[in-house]
Amino acid sequence: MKFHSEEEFLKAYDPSQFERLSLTADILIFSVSDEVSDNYRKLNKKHFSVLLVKRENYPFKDTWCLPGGFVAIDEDIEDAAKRILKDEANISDIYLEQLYTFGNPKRDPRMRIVSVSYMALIDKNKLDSKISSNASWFHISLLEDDKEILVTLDNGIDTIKFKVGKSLKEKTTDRYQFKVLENDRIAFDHPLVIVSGIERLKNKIAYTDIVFNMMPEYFTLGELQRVYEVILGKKLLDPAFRRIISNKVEKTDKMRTGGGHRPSYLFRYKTK
Amino acid sequence: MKFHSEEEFLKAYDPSQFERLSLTADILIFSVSDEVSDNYRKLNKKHFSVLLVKRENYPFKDTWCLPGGFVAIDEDIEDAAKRILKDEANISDIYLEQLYTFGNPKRDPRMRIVSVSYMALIDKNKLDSKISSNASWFHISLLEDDKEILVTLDNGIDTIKFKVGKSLKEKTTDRYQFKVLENDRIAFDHPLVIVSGIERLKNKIAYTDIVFNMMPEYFTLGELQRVYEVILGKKLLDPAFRRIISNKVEKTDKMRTGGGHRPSYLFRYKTK
DNA sequence: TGAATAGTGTCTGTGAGACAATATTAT
DNA sequence: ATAATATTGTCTCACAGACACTATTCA
Repeated sequence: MKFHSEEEFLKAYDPSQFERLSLTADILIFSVSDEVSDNYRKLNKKHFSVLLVKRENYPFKDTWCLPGGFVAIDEDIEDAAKRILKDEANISDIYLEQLYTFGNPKRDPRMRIVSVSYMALIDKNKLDSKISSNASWFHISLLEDDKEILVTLDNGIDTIKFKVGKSLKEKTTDRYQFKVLENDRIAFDHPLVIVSGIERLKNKIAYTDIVFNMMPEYFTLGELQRVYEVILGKKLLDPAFRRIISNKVEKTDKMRTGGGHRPSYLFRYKTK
Repeated sequence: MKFHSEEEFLKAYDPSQFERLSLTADILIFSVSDEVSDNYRKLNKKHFSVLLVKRENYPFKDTWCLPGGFVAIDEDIEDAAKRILKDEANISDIYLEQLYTFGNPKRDPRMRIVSVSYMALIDKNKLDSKISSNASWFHISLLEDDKEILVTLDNGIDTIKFKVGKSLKEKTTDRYQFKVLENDRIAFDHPLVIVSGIERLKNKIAYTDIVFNMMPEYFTLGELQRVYEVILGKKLLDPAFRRIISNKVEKTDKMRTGGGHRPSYLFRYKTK
């Protein structure tokens, strides 16, 4: 069949000639939450956290998964992600970044479903806790070596562990090929999405200002430092941290008082 | 309807209940090519290049686009990308990295087609020039400021220009929102894919060893430096470049001779 | 010999790592 | 007074930018 114009071609086009598939948007929502301290002198401990949803239907009934849903046929993928954020967690206007597209043909037992994953960051204090009843924040702990990552997720009631193997994809970059080794509580291939997101965040926190998406408007440098530390999983030296961060924040005349120790100035993110 | 087991649920599952869409894999193949010099003393000029394919069918008949194709219903997306590389350019075993998933509902006039884009890097000398007859390498020139990127592509016969607007997505990272401003020779939203890929490569070349995927096994430091320069679009200082690169390469006892100037040692990529 | 590229030496300033020291609060 | 955190000072070392200098080849 021969066409003489684009219009003519489109008119005759039959969309059913290729087998089609379903697309979902799945969202890793990260935040840092406070654990209230019992010692009046000590600061609240901070935890790196992810929001998971309990599955109430098959497949993977009663396991946990990332908030997500199908992308409508006439809906932009990022718009779908925003809609899901609104529906599942009543969140809007937060940091949202496309992470990776997972498309293993067997990743969903129902049929071929390709998942476009997103990473979202939020200051947990801004959440009016209107997250849906089947959603819950889990503290993230990592135990990592060259070959494996052991992830422990804890929401205060339930503790979930899974293990992911990692190997370098090739030798010129630090991209890893992940593989689920142990898991029975997280649905689909979401363990892979979680570790990919954690890696991405750990990298980006070092060379961008991304961390300020998880901070309230006013914060102390100690609080900011502890957010870095809990995400990077290591202690930082105070003077070095302050030097590096100093040109990203501006001091205000407000102070945080009340702890059994020297009060600290509140700072604010300074856009360049 | 209530199910009592995962098996039972899957057996009853009807895949047709959601509207489905088509998925393509599109590949940005970058390389650096030599332009033979007429002055016996001077080195060959290097050009940053991308492989494009002429569309022989509607839609966008007679324009150029990235090599790509539909992902089969039971095919992994990256496998599809590899299959396309093999079919269109007879290339295998090269650097391949998922770039971004483009899913604007109107990006294809036929129907809803979501595109997962990949970036591939190759040493052009390794190509046995068995690229398909409708494919062609285009030299890339960039003219960039805060707001816009003007891209000029030249394959020796044909010159293509397009302009893309850029604006920061948000203030904490350097992620840009791109928008096609002028274009009539590149199909679909592929101008966006091209500029996204160039940005990614420019970034990654600075903090990874990714560049060695575009180099032959043996090369001089001058050649390597000129590859960096042509991708970054700026001159580098020799001593600084040599210092930075020195722990990534190893000197061999081979030499490149024949130019009207001091011969240089050949080096090789050194894996850590 | 001269054009062109290859390769080294060195000065300077920036900035991170490390550790020490001082400051300030609530109980 | 003391525990705990806040904040600053300073020494050292690694390294990038800048520029000058030497080395080597072929027509």
